[in-house]
Amino acid sequence: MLDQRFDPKSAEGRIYERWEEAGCFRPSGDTSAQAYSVVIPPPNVTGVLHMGHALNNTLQDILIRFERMRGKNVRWQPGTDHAGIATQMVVERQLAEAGNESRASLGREAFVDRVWEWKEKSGGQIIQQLKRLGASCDWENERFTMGDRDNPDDQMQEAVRKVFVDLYNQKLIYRDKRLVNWDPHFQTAISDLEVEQKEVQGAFWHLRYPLADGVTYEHPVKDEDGNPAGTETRDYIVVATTRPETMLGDTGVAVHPDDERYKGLIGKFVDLPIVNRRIPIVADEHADPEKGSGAVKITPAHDFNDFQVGERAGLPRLNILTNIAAIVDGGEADAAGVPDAYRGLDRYEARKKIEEDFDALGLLVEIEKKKVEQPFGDRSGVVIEPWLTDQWYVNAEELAKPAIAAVREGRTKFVPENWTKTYYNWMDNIQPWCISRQLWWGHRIPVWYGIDRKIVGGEGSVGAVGWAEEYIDEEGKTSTRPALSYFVKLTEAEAVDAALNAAKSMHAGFESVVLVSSRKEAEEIFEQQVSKVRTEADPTLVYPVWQDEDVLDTWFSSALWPFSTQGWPEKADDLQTYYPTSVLITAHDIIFFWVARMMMMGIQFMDGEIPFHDVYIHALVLDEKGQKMSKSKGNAMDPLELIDQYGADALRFTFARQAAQGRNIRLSPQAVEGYRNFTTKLWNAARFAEMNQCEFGHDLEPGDLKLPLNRWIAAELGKAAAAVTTALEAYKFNEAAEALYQFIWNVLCDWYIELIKPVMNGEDEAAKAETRKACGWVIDQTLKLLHPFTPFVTEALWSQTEQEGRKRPDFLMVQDWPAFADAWADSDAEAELQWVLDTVSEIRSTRAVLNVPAGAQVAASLIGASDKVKGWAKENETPIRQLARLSAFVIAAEKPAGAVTIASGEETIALEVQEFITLSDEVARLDKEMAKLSKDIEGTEKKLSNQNFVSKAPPEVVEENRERITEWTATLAKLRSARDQLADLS
RNA sequence: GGGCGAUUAGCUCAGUGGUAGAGCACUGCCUUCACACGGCAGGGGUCACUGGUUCGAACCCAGUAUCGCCCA
Repeated sequence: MLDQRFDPKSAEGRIYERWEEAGCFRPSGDTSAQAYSVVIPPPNVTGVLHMGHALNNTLQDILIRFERMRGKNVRWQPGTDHAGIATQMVVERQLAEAGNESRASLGREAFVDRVWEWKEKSGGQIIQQLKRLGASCDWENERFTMGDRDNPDDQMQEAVRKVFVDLYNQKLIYRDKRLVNWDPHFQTAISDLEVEQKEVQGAFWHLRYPLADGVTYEHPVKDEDGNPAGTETRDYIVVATTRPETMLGDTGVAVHPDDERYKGLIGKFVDLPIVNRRIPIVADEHADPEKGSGAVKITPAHDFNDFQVGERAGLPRLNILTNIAAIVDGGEADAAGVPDAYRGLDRYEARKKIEEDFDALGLLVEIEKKKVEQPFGDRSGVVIEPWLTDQWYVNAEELAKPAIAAVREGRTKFVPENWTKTYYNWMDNIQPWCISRQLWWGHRIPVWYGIDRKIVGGEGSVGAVGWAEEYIDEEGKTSTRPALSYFVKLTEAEAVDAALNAAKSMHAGFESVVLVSSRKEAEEIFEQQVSKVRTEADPTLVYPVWQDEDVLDTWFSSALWPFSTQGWPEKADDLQTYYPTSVLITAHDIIFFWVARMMMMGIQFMDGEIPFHDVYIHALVLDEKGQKMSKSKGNAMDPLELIDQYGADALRFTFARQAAQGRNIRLSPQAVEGYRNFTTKLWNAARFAEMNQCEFGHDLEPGDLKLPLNRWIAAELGKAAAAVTTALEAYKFNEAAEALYQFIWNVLCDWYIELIKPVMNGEDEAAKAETRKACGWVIDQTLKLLHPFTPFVTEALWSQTEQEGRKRPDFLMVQDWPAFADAWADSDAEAELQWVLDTVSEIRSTRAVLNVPAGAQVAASLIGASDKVKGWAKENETPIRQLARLSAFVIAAEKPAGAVTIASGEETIALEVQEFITLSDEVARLDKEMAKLSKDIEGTEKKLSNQNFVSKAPPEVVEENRERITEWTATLAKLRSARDQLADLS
């Protein structure tokens, strides 16, 4: 006997373990079946399950379970992402808490070891949380974007290196010196996408820059009312800036070429205050005459726009910031001409001092408070500085071309379709992708460097020649150093080989390679080799080589996820079977970061084959008020708490029910509670069936059923199954959930179970036997249909309703999806039961409106019915009497005197309720119904009298309207006559 | 500035051309032998606004307003 309720807390964990132990999550491996594969968006290894994950994985699991039951060879590929910055941050914080140890004091190798230890011990708790949600991932094939620590040949790592090396060889990866978004907190470059533009309270500092060489000009001025009031002579130009400290690096002032005010100043110079640098006034369209004074200071080394202006105007680039966003000191400060007083100041201290000094010099015009957009690091939360550095870049523009084409050609489809626009919009304007990160946790860049110098000459004149590059040395002087050779290889051994070959071609004496840790060390060793050549007749030389210290952007490895997880670069069977994947399910905020990059990498490395056929973009989960959930706002709901409270099934069903395409989800605990009630309702339906000896676990042919009642519920089940199937195939989770909810609650429970009660309590043994079979079978099929949505409660019911002599297969989750529908339709049974339902509803409604006591048994008679309806009435007399609380339901020729009538087309139902009702209630009831009918009739008649409608609308629509009128008119006539009789009475 | 989306019952939202819907909330009745996490019945809407297309518009088109998200 089933308990009165399902207890998710005690049942869910047990059920999940049983599934896992039985291997239910493994792909069937049946290669004759269609493959269905999905890769999980790998959560950060540091992550904990939030609502976004819960929604995302619920939707994936629904599809996965659905397709598994449909017999496909299903793989749901799970795993986690190593999340470079986030993970490094977690471990660094731990070190600090534990004993004030820093990453630097620990050293790179030891630190990376610590991160691995952390990962083994506490990483990936989100995986356990996904299991609580019911996610049926193929856990035995779990992957990590960093691969396996202890396996140097690890395939996940190999994949990353191979992609890098191949792209480098194809010239799609290159090294470049550009402005990057520099995060002064983590001291690393980050990509455009990791920068959040936020509007904050800031200011515009309006500064006077004195004109050089005694130049003056006439500047238009306005009076107090803002009207033009002639001009004044100025010997300065006003610039406005949100970052005054950057003036230390200014190398120009730009004005718009068409700006009449400044036309005469173009080509003149400004004496930059404080640093006393003479810088030119240049014409550039970047300067906006409408904004501020119309003149902008140009700091090419610290602003993306200024960088371009500087490039166009040939302005020098002076770096004035360090990697922690302080003002440079020492040689670099000398090089940039930074006055002593500013050296080493934090950027904000410098800002304050600039302000004070300008003020003291009488050059501060005003500080205009206003909201300004500022770039923040999405992880660090600090203000990002554009900074000039050498980094590795992917030529994204080139890789984007086939990725754009794949969507244009429909090989990959976005659902909902409007996201394609977002995708194109970004892809069409894609910028070079900076992939190097100055972090320790991540895939080390597989590039080794050597010194590119040939050792030449005979005795006495020995030296090294070759390309050189200019750089600013530690003293701040511009000097030169040898250029580098790049050895971009899959392994260190290959790099060493290549380096040795290169070295030999520079001098025959090179016989081995030594790995060193830095360029400086290498240059020293190289010099020693040169002197060795000078002093020894036949020297044995070693060639120093060092590996790039940086790691790759985490998204670089995530971009390979659809194929790296399936065994690439080996030509694995899995790759053959499960690539391309069927669908990617994710939220829109990750289209650029991840979806676009997977498209690019997938197509590039899988012979042009796309990584996924469909991309389903789901909603964001917001709180009840429609706000984004966030820890800082304190409005975040914890999915695990909701699961504890209401069960995973309730949360899952809530998501499904609300996951309408293109709309966000506002989640409230109240909604979850409502769907928990739904699972309880289903549970109790099964409990009822069990108490009535219904038979579970058998097959049944609906066509063999005799009772219209049973034939009808089979037809309704078929309709529900078709609706669920169609909806899921189209990713319309809400429609699928809606169809199930309606069927289970409003059809199965509200009507079918109520209707079979009289049968179960009756004397007709044959009818009872058939109904027991039918009811058990219908519930079995319902469990299957509902299983992808609420796997735990359905699995629990499946096992707990097993009966003696009818052993069920072990698990519901691997049963066949009910594939049927039309074959079970039965128009006769459906018409009959529809009539029963309508009749009961009308009687109930009339009773309630007339305030007939709920418990009163009243007599009813059916008048004017066709033979067919009379048959239905006889057939269903008992259930109608019970459901409508009638003492009798008879067929009569005439209305019993004083009875109240319910008019429905040709038929009339007379209720003998005189003793309970008041005349005014009945008058009100009839008047209200008549008013509604009259209005409906009038509207429809108007429509039908319109010649255009009759001639242009489809005939079936016209016919439908005509039928409506006929029926309503008949009903209205009967109501009128009832009303007339009442009037007689009163 | 560009793009996307929303505006339907008190609330949250379905509804892509043919009689306006659901859940929750609300009101009345019901300790009916599966379920009070329940049953029965009911009230409640100028489908943001203005035009247009159409026999017919919540739905298609144009514009307006308000709100939200993304990008620059």
